[in-house]
Amino acid sequence: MKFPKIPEAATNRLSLYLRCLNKLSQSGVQTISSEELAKRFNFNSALFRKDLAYFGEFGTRGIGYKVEDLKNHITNILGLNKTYRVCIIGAGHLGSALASYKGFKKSRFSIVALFDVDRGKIKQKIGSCYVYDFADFQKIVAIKKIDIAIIAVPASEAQKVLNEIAKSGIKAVLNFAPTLLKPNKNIKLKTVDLSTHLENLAFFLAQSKNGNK
Amino acid sequence: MKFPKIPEAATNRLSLYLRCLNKLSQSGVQTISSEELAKRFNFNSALFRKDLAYFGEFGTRGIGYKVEDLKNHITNILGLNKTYRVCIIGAGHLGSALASYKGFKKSRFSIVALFDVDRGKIKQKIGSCYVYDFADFQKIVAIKKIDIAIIAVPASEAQKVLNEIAKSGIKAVLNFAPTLLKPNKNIKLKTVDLSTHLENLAFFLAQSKNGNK
DNA sequence: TGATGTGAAGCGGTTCACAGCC
DNA sequence: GGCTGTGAACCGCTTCACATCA
Repeated sequence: MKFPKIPEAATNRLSLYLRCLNKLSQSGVQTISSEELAKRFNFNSALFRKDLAYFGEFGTRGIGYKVEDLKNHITNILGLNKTYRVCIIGAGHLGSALASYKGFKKSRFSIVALFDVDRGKIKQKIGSCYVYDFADFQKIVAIKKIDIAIIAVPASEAQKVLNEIAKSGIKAVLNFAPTLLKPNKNIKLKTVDLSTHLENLAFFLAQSKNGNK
Repeated sequence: MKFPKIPEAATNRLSLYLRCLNKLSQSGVQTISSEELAKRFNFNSALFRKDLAYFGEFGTRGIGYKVEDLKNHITNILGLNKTYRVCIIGAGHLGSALASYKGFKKSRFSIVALFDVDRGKIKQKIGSCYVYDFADFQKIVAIKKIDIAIIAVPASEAQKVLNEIAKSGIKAVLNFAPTLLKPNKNIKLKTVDLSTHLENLAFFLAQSKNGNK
């Protein structure tokens, strides 16, 4: 299989398509056209076809796409035919909430460890998950064969944590700390910045108040 | 003040600039050039100047930008010179975590109400915040003058909640439910989709495993 | 001189429009 | 005939390069 450079926007859309196809499959829909599917997202149908074209040809001209087949193809493309072992660093409010988050239960991501430095939290159980001492991070990552790390520590600690993650060989990180992290070319880092999202909403409100549309 | 269409990417960067300027200000830095500031983000300095150019001219040729002034300008541009009153719908793990999230404490966003439909949660206090019956949503929004709503309910309930929000006159919404919501032209809706983020990481891992870079 | 502010060029992702195939 | 797959046009954001001004 050959992958030219694929826009991240495209793979994000694949996630959405997949979610939709799962629903369609459950409703017993057999076939769908790009037009019909794209309409559900207010996307252009050509965009949908181009997104798929990065990976192959999955449709039938004159007919459309077989829901079940396409679902399986996208599942494979996204690498969701295996389960990923995830750890969360930081057992504060956010880390604990993520550990208990029901949305993960039915997905291919299983939270297998929490880490913290707070003696009061270490050895506790949160959700179905044990809190380990962050001092043992390298050891536990190896034992538990962790694939993905989630950073849920205060901004001031995040870079330190990322350095430790890099040492462990983990290659994919989701960061919730509102801070700029030094990019590491071996690691795929995604940051979810709640403050920025909220500030964006504030900007929108401020702007519309000034009589702009 | 006149606002041409401003890329959302630009206003997101303004948030980052502001965070950095706050730090610089605290460190006592008086002046900074676009080059120097952009370097901290691995951005092009022209991008920084263009981002500002949407809103005016804030620098001095040959010198750069006064940290304190620029900080104040961006604060005003983003509408962060006032405090926003935020509510969270859904007092589950995520909603509760957000209500207790310390990062908001020092920002211009104050969580003033939680909502749920679960009798076991209603009237409880989470963080410093009371859980109201979602049946009373319209009433409480009016009384508490809520500006921003955060949706932290299961996907199946999210559209219903958004409809209720629309009725209340709230204009800005941050959604954590992993589902497609019908766009409402009166409402600025931002969705944070954790599943999609994780699936994106899965795709990255699957791809690199197949020997691609 | 030195850094800003900005028109023009560059680039990457989206849409168009149609050839190709069932 | 109908829908996919795709080259070409399009569009908007980023980068370049330089005129402008303290």
